[in-house]
Amino acid sequence: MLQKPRGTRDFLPDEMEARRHVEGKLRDVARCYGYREVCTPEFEDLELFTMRSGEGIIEEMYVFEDKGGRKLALRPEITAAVIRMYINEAKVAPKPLRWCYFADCFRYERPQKGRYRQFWQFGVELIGADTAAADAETIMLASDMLNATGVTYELKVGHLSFMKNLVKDLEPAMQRRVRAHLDKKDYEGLNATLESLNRMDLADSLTALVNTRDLVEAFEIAGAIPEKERFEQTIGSLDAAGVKYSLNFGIARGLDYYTGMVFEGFAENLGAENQILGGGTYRLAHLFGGDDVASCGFAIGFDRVMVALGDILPAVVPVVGLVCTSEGRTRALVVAKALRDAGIRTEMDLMGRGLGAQLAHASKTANFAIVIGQREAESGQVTIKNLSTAEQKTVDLAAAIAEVRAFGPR
RNA sequence: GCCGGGGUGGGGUAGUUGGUCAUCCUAGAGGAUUGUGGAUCCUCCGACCCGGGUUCGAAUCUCGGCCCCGGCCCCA
Repeated sequence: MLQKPRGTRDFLPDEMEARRHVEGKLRDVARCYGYREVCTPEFEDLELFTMRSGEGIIEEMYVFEDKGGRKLALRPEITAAVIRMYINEAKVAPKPLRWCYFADCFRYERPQKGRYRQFWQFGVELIGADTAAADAETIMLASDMLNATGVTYELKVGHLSFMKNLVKDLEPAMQRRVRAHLDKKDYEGLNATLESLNRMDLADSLTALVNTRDLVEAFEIAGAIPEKERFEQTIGSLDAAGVKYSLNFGIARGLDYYTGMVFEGFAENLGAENQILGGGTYRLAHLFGGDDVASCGFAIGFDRVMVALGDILPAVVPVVGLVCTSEGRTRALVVAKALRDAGIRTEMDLMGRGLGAQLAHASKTANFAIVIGQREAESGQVTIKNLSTAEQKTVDLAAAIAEVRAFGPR
């Protein structure tokens, strides 16, 4: 039997309902903040991604050549494409731009819990606002979105300048290495690296920095940071807004294009892949030939959120199984149309089953049975049966519709 | 790419000193029951992940591959 490609998933109706439900929550919050949805191509020029992240990422992407010999790649993330679109289409739009997206991405990686080769991200990009207020709004939005899903998580906020300031005298390659050690809390590796550089004097302050959760202390450790005032304002806004977070100056993010504030979210009850959100301020547009616009954004790992949420009870919406005899079928079609026009999910027999069998099927798939036989066809009324209580009565169509509509959790 | 554990009808399962027609539950279709469901009974449908090897004979042993689950690496 043909199998689906490795790292991909099929979603049955129950699961799709749950996913759409959570996606809708995220979208609602983003909309309330003024973020409007955009959509970019599923695949782009390979160059878009290599310019952003280096040639090394080719190994982790789905890369192919089309019939015109173009080098293309399935998008491994969306931010680069959004910024490309901004440069192509919206450079002169009034700032700031508030955009969001919900889209699938592709990475050629080893699948494991919460990691798939096709996965969905819900992301947000705030373009053209280079202020503490912009940074704070982005984090607040992230917090509200995760809260809306109901996932249990921890939000960590940091700033790259603290660590950069401590290691600014090192070679860029060594800076990156030190940051990598700290990101992984690999203190042995850190010491080995510092020792080889003869810079053991940095060890204490670096470890103190990644361990402190206090802003004042962080400034004392890191020294003069140009963005001190802005970050203080950002944090002040978060506190004023009641955002729950912890400070963490060990966040390095993988990429060089992040410029200042960075933040990450981690879910509980996930395996090794427990990061569900990542973002920060960045400058990317100049790489693609645009102005050097400041941006701030984040992406939520939608599939991981779904894994962390576990089983979600499907929404309770009434379903009507329309049961009819052959004499009642013409009238039943009219009734079905009326129910559907009223927005009620209505299913009719397609198997040529008898009344009893139709009812048996309805009992598995519906909350109400509406029976149309010869008697109902002649009287114009309908017989409605509540399939969980077995109560049955014959009433006008309008009354039946009202009863179905009244169904729901109390 | 690396390490460990797995793969039997749609779902869940039994089945190794290799040996009749591969077990059971559930789901699905039909019937007993052509104006009232969930019970019961009967019938039907439907599987040993793929390929090579050993063997008279492989779900079972062996090798390779594919896929799944966890972890490592990586994580834009």
